[in-house]
Amino acid sequence: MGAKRARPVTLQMIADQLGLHVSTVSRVLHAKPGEGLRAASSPTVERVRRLADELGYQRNPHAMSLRTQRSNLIGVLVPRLSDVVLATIYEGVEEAAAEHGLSTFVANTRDIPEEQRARTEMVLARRVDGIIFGDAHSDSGFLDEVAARGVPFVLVNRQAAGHVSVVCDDYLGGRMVAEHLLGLGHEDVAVVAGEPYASTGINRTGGFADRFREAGLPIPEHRIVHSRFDARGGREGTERVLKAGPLPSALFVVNDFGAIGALGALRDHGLRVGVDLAVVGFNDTPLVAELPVPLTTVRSPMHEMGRRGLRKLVRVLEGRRAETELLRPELVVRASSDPEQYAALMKITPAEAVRHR
Amino acid sequence: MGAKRARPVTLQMIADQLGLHVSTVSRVLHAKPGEGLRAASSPTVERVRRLADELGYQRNPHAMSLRTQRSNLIGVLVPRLSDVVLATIYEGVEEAAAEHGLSTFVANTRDIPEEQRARTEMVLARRVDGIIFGDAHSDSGFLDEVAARGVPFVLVNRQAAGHVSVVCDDYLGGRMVAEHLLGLGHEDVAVVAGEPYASTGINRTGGFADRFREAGLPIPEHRIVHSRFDARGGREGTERVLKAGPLPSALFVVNDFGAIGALGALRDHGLRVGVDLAVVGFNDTPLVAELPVPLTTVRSPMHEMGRRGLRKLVRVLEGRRAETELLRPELVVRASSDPEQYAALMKITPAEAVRHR
DNA sequence: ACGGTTTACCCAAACGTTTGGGCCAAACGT
DNA sequence: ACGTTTGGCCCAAACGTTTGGGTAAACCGT
Repeated sequence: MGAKRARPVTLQMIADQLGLHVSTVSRVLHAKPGEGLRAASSPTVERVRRLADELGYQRNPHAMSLRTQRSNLIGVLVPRLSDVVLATIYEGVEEAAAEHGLSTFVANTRDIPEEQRARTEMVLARRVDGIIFGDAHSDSGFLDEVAARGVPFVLVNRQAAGHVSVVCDDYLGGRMVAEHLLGLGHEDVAVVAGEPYASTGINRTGGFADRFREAGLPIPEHRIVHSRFDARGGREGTERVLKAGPLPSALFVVNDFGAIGALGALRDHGLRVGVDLAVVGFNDTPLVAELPVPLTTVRSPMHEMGRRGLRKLVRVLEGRRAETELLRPELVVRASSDPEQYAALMKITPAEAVRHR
Repeated sequence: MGAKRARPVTLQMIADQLGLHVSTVSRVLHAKPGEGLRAASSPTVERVRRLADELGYQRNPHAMSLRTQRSNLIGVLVPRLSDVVLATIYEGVEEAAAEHGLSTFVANTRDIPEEQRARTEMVLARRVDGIIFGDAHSDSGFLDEVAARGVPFVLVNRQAAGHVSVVCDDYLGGRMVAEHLLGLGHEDVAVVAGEPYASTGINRTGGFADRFREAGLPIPEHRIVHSRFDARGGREGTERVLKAGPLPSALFVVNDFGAIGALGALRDHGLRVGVDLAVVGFNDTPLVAELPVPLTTVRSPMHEMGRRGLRKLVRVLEGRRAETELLRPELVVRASSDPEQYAALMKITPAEAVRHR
């Protein structure tokens, strides 16, 4: 225990042991295929390689970064990692980063502008090559400032005008939910729409409202409330909906965690999800299928979003052009909105399950 | 757009502009109180400071790390960040790290030994000063190897013999659950115990079983099943419990996510939580209070665990001695096990709610 | 006035890489 | 036989810090 950590092997050590110059060793081990051909004779290459992995040589990233002015580090900013959606996206980012030989710093900003600034400065101080923002606020000029400074970045999950991002097609997702509820005959619906600065909530709500308007059933203002994205937010938003008017026949909560909070609020009011009203969430986080009344939701490709976000940033870093990418959502219908499934689950007749219509 | 990123300000630039030597500037800006006193006259100090923050000087961490052989980087290994428990612990780590001027790399190992090794090598290659393991396997010698190499580390969430860790007192937590259920008159109980290599599951189950044995009600083997820690695992574990014998009157699932999976399984079997049987989870993740039948659980100080883990690692890095720390759990009784609460919630009489006894 | 201390700096090496250029000898072309 | 190319390597500077050791001038006490 407590063995002194051995000093890591350097190029110099390898060079000395082989009677070579350090630059030769460097080229042998690290030169890209294009240029390293004439670095050394093949027996020498062989000797170097062998000794390097015999000694367990590991390139010192600090020396390398210092010399090359490139850190191979990516900063990732998210509202909070304890939100499963963001954590899953980050997993995708990290996975893809590892494949590209990059490492990531992730930081929570809690969606607070000052913290976003502070954390951005922090990752920049760590000399990251680029940043992935998962916490973009659509109404702030912050990202414009960052762009003006020449910092390469992309957005994930949320979008903001004029910046490249990888997001779920939230507008379409919202429309799908509307389509689904319209098909079931719902006419009086409400939305718990999330934070007003997040494009996710805005677009999901927008698609949803547009589709209802097209159906000749515009959603009145008091039926759309903003809220935080966590369970507490969903609960509070739902309370406000219930307070603002009669019971709607369906409730669209723009994220699953919020929807779970909504479930709590409805329960407290003695309302039964799937009977007294339909509830739909968004994201298809792994939990909501397990709920006592499984939740209808929209599956968004969170992991893939992270992977693509990282890949897009890599493109940007290479100086290639990159454009915003919309990933396709998928409606997942479950018992919380579907009378058939509800009935099957509860072993009752569908007629009993549609009392809310 | 695409403004060239300005080359960062260096000590050299400041020194040149002021006609000073770079070493003087370095000492002025960075020397610790003890030694830097005689670095420069106070007017000089003033000039340096002023120019430094006028130019927005930021110390280059790579140069610093290279020179000092210290990176101020911490590696954090977790099974997966999309598990809210680990994400919350990590938030604590990251928060405390920022307070100490440290940055963290976090990586998912999916609880797979090869990935643990690979990710450990990866963070080591990044020259972290120390590691926080959130994915310790109690049965593998891996941590011993890491320790033998002289790498400073601490564990969080899980413990392993001979290594310092910061964990919840899981054994006590298990006992508390047992105590609670015994008080309600339960005699035939089952446990979904999590992965067999995780100290969390082992100790929670151990405390629980010990307490029942002390009460003269030893839990038979077929009433204890292992499982993965996610919702699917909880579901599968519960299925196995149901298959292995008659319906127990209470089910202890050693983590909340698993408990939610259990809820799904029970629902599929037409069993009502809180009526047909009691269910208890562990961790008090923010969701479980919002469930249609709120879940009884044990609150574990996840965030605090992360904070303390980081602080403990800092101690270790300073060469001071550190010892394993147990944080106190707290039982949170809700309707999933408490007939009173269940009755109040459902607006029925408690008598109707205890049909399971 | 003179030895000793203190003040306020400067100097240079070092951390481990990368990379443009150089050099010598062998191979090649004519 | 004489330039030219090529192969195989070495050289040295640079990236931006930190840090142990100077040194010259100012200050002090006597």
